[in-house]
Amino acid sequence: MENSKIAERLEHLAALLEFQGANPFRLKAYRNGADAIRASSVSVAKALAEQQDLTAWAGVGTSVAEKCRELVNTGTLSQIDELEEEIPPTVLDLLRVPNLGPKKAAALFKELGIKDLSQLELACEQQKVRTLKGFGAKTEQTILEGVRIAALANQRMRISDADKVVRALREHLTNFSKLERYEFAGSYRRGKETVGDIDVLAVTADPSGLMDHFARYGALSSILARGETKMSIRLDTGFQVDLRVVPARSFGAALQYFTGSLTHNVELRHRAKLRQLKINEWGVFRVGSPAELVNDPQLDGWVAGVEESDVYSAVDLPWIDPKLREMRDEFIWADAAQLPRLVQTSDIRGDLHMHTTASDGENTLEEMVAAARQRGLHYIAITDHSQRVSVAGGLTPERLLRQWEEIDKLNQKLAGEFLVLKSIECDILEDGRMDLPDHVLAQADWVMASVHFGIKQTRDEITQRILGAIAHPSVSAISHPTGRLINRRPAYEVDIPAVIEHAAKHRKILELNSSPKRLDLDDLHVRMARLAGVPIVISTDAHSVENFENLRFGVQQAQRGGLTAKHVINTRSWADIKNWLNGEA
DNA sequence: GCCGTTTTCGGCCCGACTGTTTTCAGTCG
Repeated sequence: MENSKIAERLEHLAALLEFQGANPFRLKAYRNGADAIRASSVSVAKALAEQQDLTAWAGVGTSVAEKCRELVNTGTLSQIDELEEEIPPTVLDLLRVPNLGPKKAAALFKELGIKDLSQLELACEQQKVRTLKGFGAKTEQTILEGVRIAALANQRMRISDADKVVRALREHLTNFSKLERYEFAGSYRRGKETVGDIDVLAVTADPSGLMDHFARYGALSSILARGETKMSIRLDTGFQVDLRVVPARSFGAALQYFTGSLTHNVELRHRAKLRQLKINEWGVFRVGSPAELVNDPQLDGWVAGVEESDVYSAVDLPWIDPKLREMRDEFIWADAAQLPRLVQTSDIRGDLHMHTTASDGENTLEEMVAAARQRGLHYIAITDHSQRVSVAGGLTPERLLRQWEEIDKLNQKLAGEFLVLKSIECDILEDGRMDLPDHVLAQADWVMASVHFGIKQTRDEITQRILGAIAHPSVSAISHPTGRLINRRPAYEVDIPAVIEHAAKHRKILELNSSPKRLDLDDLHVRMARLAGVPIVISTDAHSVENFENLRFGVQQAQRGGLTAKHVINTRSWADIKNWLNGEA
């Protein structure tokens, strides 16, 4: 069983126990354990087979280790089976309703026998919900609206969609003249591949004026809450935006606080406590007896909070890039004064995955070259599809060789000022063979190998296909290695740790595909590749000149995996990449 | 359930907002 599956089961167990009203710290322990297992580059199954002690892992104690053992040995958890006899799985859907947590959901299930969203909707309409203790007419109405939202979409939006919302909101907010300072926080700022809601922080002398202005935002559908410092709205797309107004001296603290992640903040606050300090969204405060506070020049003990970096330095840490704030490596690096200089978009010198009108791209070879040069790139690879992808106009060997002749001529014209590589995105066929003959592939400068078909095959079959492609002498890199489409299609069954290990052995490269629909490999797999010493190529998979813009999403994902320019192969010159592939330096 | 530079027991981040409440529980982030 894969680590991700084990983590998912532990989280499911926590959800069931939460519904039962279990000790919240016990739930946290299971969820922490799930996080640790998901982020680990060591396979739990392998570790157990080698008699390793899982409790040596941070966040894994005797209970979680025992559950791992049971999952790996039997494929199930008896505790989950037992709980599911009492709690039908559909009941957990109730927790997706906004403002409906475990306590209220449990009351609805126990008192009214409500098992799913449709029964909940009916009970609200029949005004049965308001009869329960702790519920009223208003709560009933809120739940009814919430049911429709939960049924409509419980999806996190892709980072590219969040980016559009943020751009529009920036424009709206900056029209408010008394806005002194603002910033977007949350998972958007951490550059996560999907974003649940949008958080914006602001400093202004006129909070209620700003809230009034916020309420006039064009795409607003309803106001969910409005207090003195916090206002929440829902957009017509269903997404929620939270605005928080903070004093100037709290801006940095609030930015840190609302950027998260939760586990990162817990660690930071823990460190504050060890230093007799307290961190909250209003600042860093000295903890002490009232008598001590009276003698303090700052009566409330405030010591920092204007800038985010002040909050970190109050606990003797350097500022940590938001992309790293996932409680993975960041504190270890910070403690050792070894925080990496993360790869930047400006470090990228070439793009090694793109399509033209020869297959399913919208722009011609010449147009792609012109756009790449305008962006300051030094080289590109034209990687149209191979013949198997007939719907996309995939290239036969003959058409590909003609395209390469065209590229030779173009390179002569470019006279060394820019380089176009003769390349292909070659399908790995269902039986494991490459979609083009070896003698053709051998003439390419750069070959990306991809799985597009046979994605329902077993884990072993798909993994073997990819391992075979890695071992092929002409293949340079594996593109979008898991095949997932965010919010649309899960990854095909593939053993990524085995792929990474094989790539390391055969000196091959793995792609981080920058399309916001893919972002494949994900941040955790990128991190695993880094730890295994496998280089990553960040490419756009551009199907039009506009798609070059997607590079920044790929770079963000790479940053989340802790990559520096050194880990990313296309920060180097083409000559250096070729040397690396040939086994030199 | 996990953890330990004060701890093997007693903590575990912390505050805003809402609704149903006469002082607080639940939810959220």
